[in-house]
Amino acid sequence: MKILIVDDEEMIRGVLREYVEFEGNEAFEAADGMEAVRLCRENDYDLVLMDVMMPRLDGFSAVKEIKKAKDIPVIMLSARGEEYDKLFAFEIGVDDYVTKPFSPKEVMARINAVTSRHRKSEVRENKTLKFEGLEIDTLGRNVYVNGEKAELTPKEYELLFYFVANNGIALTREKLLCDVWGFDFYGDDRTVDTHVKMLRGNLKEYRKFIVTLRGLGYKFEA
Amino acid sequence: MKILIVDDEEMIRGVLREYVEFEGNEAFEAADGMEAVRLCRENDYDLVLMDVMMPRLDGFSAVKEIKKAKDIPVIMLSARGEEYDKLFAFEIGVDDYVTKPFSPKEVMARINAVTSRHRKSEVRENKTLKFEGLEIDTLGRNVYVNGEKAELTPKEYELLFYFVANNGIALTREKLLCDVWGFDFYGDDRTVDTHVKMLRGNLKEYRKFIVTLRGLGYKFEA
DNA sequence: AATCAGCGTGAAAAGTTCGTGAAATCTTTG
DNA sequence: CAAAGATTTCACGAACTTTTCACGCTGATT
Repeated sequence: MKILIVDDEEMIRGVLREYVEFEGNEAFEAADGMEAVRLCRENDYDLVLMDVMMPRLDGFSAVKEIKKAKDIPVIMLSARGEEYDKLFAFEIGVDDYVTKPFSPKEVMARINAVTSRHRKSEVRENKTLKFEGLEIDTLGRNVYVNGEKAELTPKEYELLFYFVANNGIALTREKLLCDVWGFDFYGDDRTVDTHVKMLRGNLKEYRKFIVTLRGLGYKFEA
Repeated sequence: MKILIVDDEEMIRGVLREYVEFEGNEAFEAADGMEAVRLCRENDYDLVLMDVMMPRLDGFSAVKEIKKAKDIPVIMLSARGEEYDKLFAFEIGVDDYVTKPFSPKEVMARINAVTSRHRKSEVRENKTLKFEGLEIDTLGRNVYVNGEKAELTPKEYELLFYFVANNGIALTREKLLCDVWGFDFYGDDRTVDTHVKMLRGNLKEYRKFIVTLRGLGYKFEA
């Protein structure tokens, strides 16, 4: 996992980096909010550890800015005595809140909790899922390819949604027919192929996410 | 069997070592969680006996870390009065839980139970199986060789999966044809050889896991 | 050392699966 | 009810997989 550490104190960044890397993650650093926002726009991180008090752009403003562009989980770090910020933090979409001084173990536990929770909620919640330039607005049932709306038929949308909900999992045609079409569907396996073809056509360059598994079926992999 | 004993008290390590070696196993020691994690990354143990309370890195965090890299069975040891940890322990993948003070017989019985149970569950679960740098993601049907994806054909994957599911067991060509190809396969025995050849080619240096048994067939051994 | 069954290998033949377009059927909507 | 749109079926060809087979090497046995 790629984790961005945002704090103006180099020592704190160092400590966090050590623990993040110990757990087998990749650590990146930013010294203030401005830098954090820029880096988040340019790269895909799996999590951001964000200090509140920073020069140039504070943690809250940075989070607000980042959440506008991408839905990355954020854990905020704050010094004791700033707890009144907590409610406001959750309001703007912060996923967890840790008060300094924190134990590394505590931070790592929260990181794991947040990322696993985030992964699960992503699909079920009414959030917009993003895979590079492919966006799926589950609430409005809209799909955007590089910002442009893709006109999917109902089946195409359901198929895509099912694929996304099972990201990385191999799916047989039988399983797809059973779960997307319904257990009572009596028909040709190859119906799936045709729908995959149409869906791929509509996803343009992001057709690459739908991988064919020869002899088996398909898989969404992003 | 190679068993790693993790406890900060040297006396307890000594007692456990005695039990373990008495039963004909090889014992290794670590004095804290950090050391345990490091040793587990570098070596292949068949079981870890892990104390909960330790300096530097506690037992729970160590287990979580170890389970990320390798799927080694773990038995946790805790002092009486810490039983509330039990649920959490199973959540993070601890296989059994023993409360101090324990009898040697009890510990050995649990060790045997855990290792045999573990062997069976390993394959059928939806886990990523790891054998050194060879990883098999059974959910996504991906195989990685030193982190790089190996492009296996369907039969190659099925054959590999069958081999892995029967790790350490000698398999005749007839058995392989019957179980991987299907009982109704009428064809040459030597078909197996060709597929083994291709599979070996794709596994690169891990071809070593597929052992030829002259006059018999093949065996996966990792 | 000679023999020989058993195995690894490469290449060619046979077989399978998938992507695609087009036509047929079913559903929704005006 | 007609038209438009969505879904399903199906057959073709391309791409890929599987199987067969013959040659040469290996290592066990005499």
